[in-house]
Amino acid sequence: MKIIFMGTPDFSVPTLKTLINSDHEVVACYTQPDKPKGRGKKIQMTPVKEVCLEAGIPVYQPKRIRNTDQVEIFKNIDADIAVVIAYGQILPKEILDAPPFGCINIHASLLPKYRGAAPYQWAVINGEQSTGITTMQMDVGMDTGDMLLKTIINIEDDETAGTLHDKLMLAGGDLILKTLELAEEGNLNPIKQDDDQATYAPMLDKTSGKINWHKPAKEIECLIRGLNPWPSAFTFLDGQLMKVWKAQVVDRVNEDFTPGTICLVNPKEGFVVSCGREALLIKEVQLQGKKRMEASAFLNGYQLTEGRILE
RNA sequence: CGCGGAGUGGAGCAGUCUGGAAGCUCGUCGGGCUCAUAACCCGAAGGUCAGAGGUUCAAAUCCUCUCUCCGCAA
Repeated sequence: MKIIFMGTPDFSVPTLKTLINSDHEVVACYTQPDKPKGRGKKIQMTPVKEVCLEAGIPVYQPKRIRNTDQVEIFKNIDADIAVVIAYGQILPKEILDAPPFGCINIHASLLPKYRGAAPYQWAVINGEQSTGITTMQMDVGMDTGDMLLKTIINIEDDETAGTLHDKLMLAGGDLILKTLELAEEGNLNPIKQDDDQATYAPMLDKTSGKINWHKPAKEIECLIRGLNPWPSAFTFLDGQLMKVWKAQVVDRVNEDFTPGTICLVNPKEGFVVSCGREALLIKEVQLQGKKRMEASAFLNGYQLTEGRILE
């Protein structure tokens, strides 16, 4: 089939490469406009664009694909289907209806759960045992289209959003190939989503990482993993921002400590912080302006005393 | 030219303002104590103080430039 690929970040790349190396033909690629990024604010092209340039695929980077002139351009591309994975823009009905086979989306959750922008991160934050990817026939709603195929992925106890991202990313290629195969044969079996079961996974931002020590230790531990590597869970030590990268739920040393109190310092393993229920052994941290490091290394150079309170 | 922090033995830091013998906490190695130890005691190795240039009798420290890392912002 002739495919229009639509995607932007690293997450989209393995699927794009799979399609390029398949029997299908990627005739065009849509990705977000190049933007100033990172320290120094240098203009950077998107990961998807880099791959396209190498592969010689025409790249389209409209700022707003909804605009009528952009819709016309899209319609004039001779394609059978569009494959969308983490593109970053809402597609209007005219676009969705343009290709004969419509637009198929690869979403990083088991729909109808975790519709929205940050599905796998929220799956980790909420302590789910498993998640996965779903292909769906897109409609105008936010991830509300009919479901086509799914792949289930287990979430390990030490899973971070980063490791899960990599697993899901790699699973996308196979699933879309199967979906395309069924589509060509006319054997797709679209299943309506049960809206009553739907949950929403809103985009994350910096503020979602502020640790509330009054919450149960397990909840905080899930938050730490779900926000790793971005935007990261953090707290404040002596007025300085401190990211927490790794922690482990342990028993509370003493019930009298208010949540957020450092109740035990172990130079070898880290330090224990009292939480709303149980406590957390902090094992890897990063103070502002510093590299991330093992808690034991951090304790070598930082005079951390028991009784101090994190905010 | 977006704002800011940082680069000092293997790790994490102090020392830089007020130039004048390279320190701290750990780790490593050797020895001792011990039924034993991740504990304790004694000893040792390991550094062109990111790099280049400049000022000075003298630079980790002051001046100029470069490289690298990190936080914010996007």
